[in-house]
Amino acid sequence: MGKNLTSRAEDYSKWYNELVVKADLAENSGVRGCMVIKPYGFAIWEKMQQALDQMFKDTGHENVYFPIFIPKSYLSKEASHVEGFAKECAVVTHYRLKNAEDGSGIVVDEDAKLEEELIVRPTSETIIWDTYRKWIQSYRDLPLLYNQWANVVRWEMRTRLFLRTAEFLWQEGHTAHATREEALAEAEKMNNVYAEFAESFMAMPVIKGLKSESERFAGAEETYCIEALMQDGKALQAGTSHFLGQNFAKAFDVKYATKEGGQEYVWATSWGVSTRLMGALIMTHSDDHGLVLPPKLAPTQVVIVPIYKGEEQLNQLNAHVEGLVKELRSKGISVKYDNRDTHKPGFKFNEYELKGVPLRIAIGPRDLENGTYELARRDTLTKETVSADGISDLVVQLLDDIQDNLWTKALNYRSENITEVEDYDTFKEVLDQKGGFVSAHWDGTAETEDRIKEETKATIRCIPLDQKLEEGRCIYSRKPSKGRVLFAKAY
RNA sequence: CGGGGUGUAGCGUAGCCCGGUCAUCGCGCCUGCUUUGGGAGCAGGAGGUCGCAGGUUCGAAUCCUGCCACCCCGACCA
Repeated sequence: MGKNLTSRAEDYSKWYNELVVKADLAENSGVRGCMVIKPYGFAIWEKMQQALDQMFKDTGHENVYFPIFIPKSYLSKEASHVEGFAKECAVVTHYRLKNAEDGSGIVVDEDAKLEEELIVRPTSETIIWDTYRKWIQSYRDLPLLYNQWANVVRWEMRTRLFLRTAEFLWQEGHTAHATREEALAEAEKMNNVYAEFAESFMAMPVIKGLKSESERFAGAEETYCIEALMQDGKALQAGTSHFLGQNFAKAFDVKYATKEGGQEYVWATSWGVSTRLMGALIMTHSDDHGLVLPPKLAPTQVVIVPIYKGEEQLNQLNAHVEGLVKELRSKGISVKYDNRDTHKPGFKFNEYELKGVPLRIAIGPRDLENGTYELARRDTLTKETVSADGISDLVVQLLDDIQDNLWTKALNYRSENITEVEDYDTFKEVLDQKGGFVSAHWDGTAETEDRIKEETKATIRCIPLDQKLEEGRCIYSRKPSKGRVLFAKAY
């Protein structure tokens, strides 16, 4: 992908990771790698939320909300969980400030030290399972299928806008089941929901797979994931769904009475996607002109720009466009009519390209006279003059086309960037020269995985669920292998 | 926390090596007129404790010391 932004565009946007245009969606607030999400960026997140939330409800889930503060002792109940998160927790130790005695300003009041420190949640398994203990007594209480939309904090040493901010927004689903099979099926089901969302809403192809043991979530027995490929050839973990076994049930003593009258620990899952998906969306579709949004997630699907000289013409257009807006909205299309008199049409054209609005309709005196509109597509950057008759059907059609086109483009790109290799030299060469996913045999040991990571920076992104089963030899150890896994350099 | 870099107007920057009409330029902003089918033109204007605190000096954006913040590379990670 090129770097031929015009100097004009440079004024409005910035290269993000030398890859895509920042498009003014967010900025670092400077508070430890936190980000301020601006209105347009947040509108995209809201579209994602809506779609995901509906999918969760369609699969039988309900929303709940748990506290942001977790007593330190909770976090330490599940051994591998605390090990995974301990190094990146923000801790609340005091509950009061006071004026310094020497008048130098406000200081922490040491008298207001908390008996037990509170952790700002990095994820909510512990506090939720502490509560589930009270909610679950019998098999009749199961399953519990709950989700929460929340913010979490992970004190990462290095942050990256959208992809790894210290605080991020996400949803986390936490379910409890009577049987191992049911929980495992839930974990896989929710991973499928994520894949479905990524592909049909974000137009972003993903590979469904399982994490290797070393990449697994802290406290999970199995981690399902969806892995996407960005335009720079790096992989991005876009969502994860964990089968937690009975780890949390045992740590928090969550048992239920079975039909037979016995006591059993319950089986658990947790699953989440975050504002990282916005990064994924940007890095999948954007081009040198800015964002490119799939119509299904675009806060504004169609923008209408009037072209006029003088107030009289504008009034004429305003009256005309009123009908057009109504007609489009009646088809469920989100429309913005931008008749600001403070900016010229050319300025607006570029502004909405930068924002990734899928379709633009321009209308001026010429069109009024001829009964036409000028229609411009964001994905192909093409323009055509069309008849005003049947415009709303055409727009519906084009929005579908754009969604499909983005999907096809992304899918082709990914297909071209999955490379099968047989030996380690080729493996390294492909990683360096081409990037993307490298499909290779692996002996299944963490040791080999670590070595490869150390030597090439590539990690096993996943063991694909549709893994090609074939006899082969591990590219690193030459030991026998039963199937290929996907390696890549990742964000 | 290790290694490197940068802090100058809302944003992006020049100047720093060699201290002295040096606070530069572009975008943005404001006013007026002309413009409006691809980021308008001309004219005028506003906006700065040069990251913070000390020090050296007749004099510091510039040199020295300390601190802070941010960025990049590692370790860590949705």
